Amino acid sequence: MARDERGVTPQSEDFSAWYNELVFKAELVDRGPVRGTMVIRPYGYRIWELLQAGIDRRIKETGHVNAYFPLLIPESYLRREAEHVEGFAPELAVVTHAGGKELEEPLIVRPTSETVIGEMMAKWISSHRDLPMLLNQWANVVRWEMRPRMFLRTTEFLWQEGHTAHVDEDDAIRETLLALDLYASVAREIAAMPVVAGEKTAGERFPGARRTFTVEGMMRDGRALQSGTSHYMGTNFAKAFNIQYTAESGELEYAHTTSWGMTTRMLGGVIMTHGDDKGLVLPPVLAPYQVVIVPIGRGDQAGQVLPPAQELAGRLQRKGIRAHVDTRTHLSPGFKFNDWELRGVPVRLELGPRDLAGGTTLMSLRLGQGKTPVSLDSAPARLEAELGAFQDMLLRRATDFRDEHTNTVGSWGEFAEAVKTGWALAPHCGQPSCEDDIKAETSATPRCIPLDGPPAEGRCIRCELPSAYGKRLVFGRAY
RNA sequence: CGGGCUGUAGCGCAGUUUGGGAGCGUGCUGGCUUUGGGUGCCAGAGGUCGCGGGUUCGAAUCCCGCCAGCCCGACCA
Repeated sequence: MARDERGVTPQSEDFSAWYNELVFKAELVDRGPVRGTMVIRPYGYRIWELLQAGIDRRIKETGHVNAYFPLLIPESYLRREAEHVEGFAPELAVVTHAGGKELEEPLIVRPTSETVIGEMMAKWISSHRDLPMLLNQWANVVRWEMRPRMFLRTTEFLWQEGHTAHVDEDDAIRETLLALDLYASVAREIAAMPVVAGEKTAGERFPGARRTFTVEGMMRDGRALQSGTSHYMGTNFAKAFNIQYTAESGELEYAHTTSWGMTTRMLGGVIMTHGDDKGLVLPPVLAPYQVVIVPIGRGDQAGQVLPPAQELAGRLQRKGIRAHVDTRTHLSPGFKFNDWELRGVPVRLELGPRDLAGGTTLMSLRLGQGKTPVSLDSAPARLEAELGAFQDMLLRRATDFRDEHTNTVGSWGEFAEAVKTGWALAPHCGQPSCEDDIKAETSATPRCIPLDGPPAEGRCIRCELPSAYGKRLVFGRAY
């Protein structure tokens, strides 16, 4: 069928137009009245809830507890950690008036909560027996962004921020890496995104952090998306907020803190990792509807098809499958097929008189071609298996895509070519100015120093000074 | 914040050059018809022309300011 305004611009024609149209047409979001703000609509919010549930479960399984800290932060708190203020100053929203008058001290709408949480930790921690302190909060934060994009960079976004305090560096680093691993497993097992876990170079570090780690995913246009970050703060915040404890030795020591976050940006990652020209493709774990049943009836038969469709949905639901019957009577089946494909539903079942007569239903997979008859009796077990296979297939497909678009490069020419369509694995000298040159010429940046990258010496791909990291870095253009 | 483009019915757009009637497609409502890949016909509702100011007898149209969106840069989860 010729492209019309009911579909989306094909990815190959204009990837960002595809994305921008899709988030609205799939009814994931709408625009808020304030620049860069986003209304997350029920269909989009359900996906977030499912992602949230998976993250929250893992956070709790690893011994963390949830709490909630206030939205408004005294400006003076931010000033206490020099790099932190400097890093966030340009993107802060500040409340100067309240209660009908100007405030004596302006209040910051939190861009992140290190400072308030640090202040409270100082109050709650006094002995090594109070450590580690493993906190997490689910919250909204505000960062005034120059170029907003739905999910990827919005002025206000939702996230989870873990904040922990530890007796020493070893324990804090262990925590930092544990959170990173948690994010990698969330990305792979829930979102079916094959991320690369690694450390950021100095230039890409979080303001105030000693070390920053990241999981990076590859989108279908070859660009990288930072999908979760974990920071080791050293004693920077402990010193700024006086988080001290008495050690077994009786000495007063500063705690070592960490923080880590995963955000609604992840949904942008899901869209751009799996979506195609027909629209969204949702991993079953995150799909609000895993199976949609389209009843097909002609005239009087419409009424006869509905009860068996509902009955089938009920049997699927009892199996734990999120099944939905599309009961809209004013729309043709063809319209519904396209509609649910746009919205990324993994499996569609058609149920009409012909199927009922044979005791079957016609199954179509979101990325498959053709339709397969499935007996109604075996449907719950069959669909459970199909959904599992679909989830696995998405991860495999995304991994293959990522690998096909990742090149180990041996020259600057190869590097420049590689980052046009994907990632380049290359040695680097570690000089910030050299990173800048690379960015200026190719718009690629070091995404991370992969944790499991094999040792590799050699010379910087750009300036030929000796490699600073002992292994190759992942370079790519990023969101 | 710099450069370029845009804002007219829910959505997509024409009309703006050369000032005077607010239109088209789709969607929406009602009815009939249809339903296995975006049904067809008939009737109908729906717009402060992004917001504010100015010029004019008269502004969607000309001028100034602001807001929002898209693309390209600097910032970022």
